[in-house]
Amino acid sequence: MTTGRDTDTPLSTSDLHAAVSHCLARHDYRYTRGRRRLVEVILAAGHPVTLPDIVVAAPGLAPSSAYRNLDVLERSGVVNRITAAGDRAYFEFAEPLLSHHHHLVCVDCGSIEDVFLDDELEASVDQSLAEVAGRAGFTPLRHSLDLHGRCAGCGSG
Amino acid sequence: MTTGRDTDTPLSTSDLHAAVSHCLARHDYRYTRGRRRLVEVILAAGHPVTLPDIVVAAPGLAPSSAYRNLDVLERSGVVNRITAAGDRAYFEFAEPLLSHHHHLVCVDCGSIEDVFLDDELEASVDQSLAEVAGRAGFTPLRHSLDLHGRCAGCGSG
DNA sequence: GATCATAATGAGAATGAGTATCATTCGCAT
DNA sequence: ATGCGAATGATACTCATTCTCATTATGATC
Repeated sequence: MTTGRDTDTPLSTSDLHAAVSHCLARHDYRYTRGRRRLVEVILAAGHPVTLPDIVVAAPGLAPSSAYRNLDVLERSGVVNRITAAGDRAYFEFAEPLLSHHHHLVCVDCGSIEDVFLDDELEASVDQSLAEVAGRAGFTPLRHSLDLHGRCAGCGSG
Repeated sequence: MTTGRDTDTPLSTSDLHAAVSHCLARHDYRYTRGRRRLVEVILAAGHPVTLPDIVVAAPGLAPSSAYRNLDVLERSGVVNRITAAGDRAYFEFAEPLLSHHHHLVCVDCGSIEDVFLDDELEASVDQSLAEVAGRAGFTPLRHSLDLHGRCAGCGSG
């Protein structure tokens, strides 16, 4: 069930760029300056980011190009698009660049943080989902498990 | 952790309308004809529906009113808005009108079906999520667990 | 049952995230 | 250096959703 690199060892920045470059090359895309800046912003953020987040962090990046390149990166398997919060998309590194994880989604401010669950539970979830999927003739690709609530900053009120 | 009615017994249509009416009344909303038609369409569909689905099933319903009333129903705890597929919202009955469940989301056609997992697994998931949430100072409200893949109609190709 | 205050409706305008267009510029191969 | 296809970015556009506001329905009070 593993796909590629050892996800327990974090990638160095240069390894990350090499991996991204490889993903893009496999799809006949070039690793241009704009795409490199996107990768750097997402890496620096450390959590899923929106397009406004990206433009603030990298002034001068044209929104239209950023959207187009996020799409290219998504098609190449470099980033994931998260549509679980509000009406704006969030972007983060895809597996295996970032190991399998889930999200804490704040219903107030919309912020998203990553959380990692233990492998045993993941296996149980995958197995149960595979069962119900099989019963429905559904071919599973991936699952998403998000916890919605209020982040530390927004309090419990 | 239960909130209200016994979710193992499906609601009759008249009980559903009574429950919806009660939810609305608690928030000083009226159960008008347009809102009743929304409830009937969602009930008849048997799976999450989009606004176009609703308008097709109930011609004459004004889209602007349907959107506004779906919002009212959501605020009253009658329906849930699902934003896990594409750029269009899906609506379904909220708990406890519909018992706790998850979704099979087709990445091709966007259709969404409900699936029910066994309580033991749900408890494990809740517990694990509560742990990581607590560690992050996050106050949990609910979780969503969706399986993305290809539905029977769209095949595995 | 008439009246009144308030809530709900619906047609159309407005908003805004995301996408398409296209002339210009860039990057790699020769 | 040169040429060609890919990439860029400013702008126009799409389209789901929300807002506006004049009209209509509803429920309470007399």
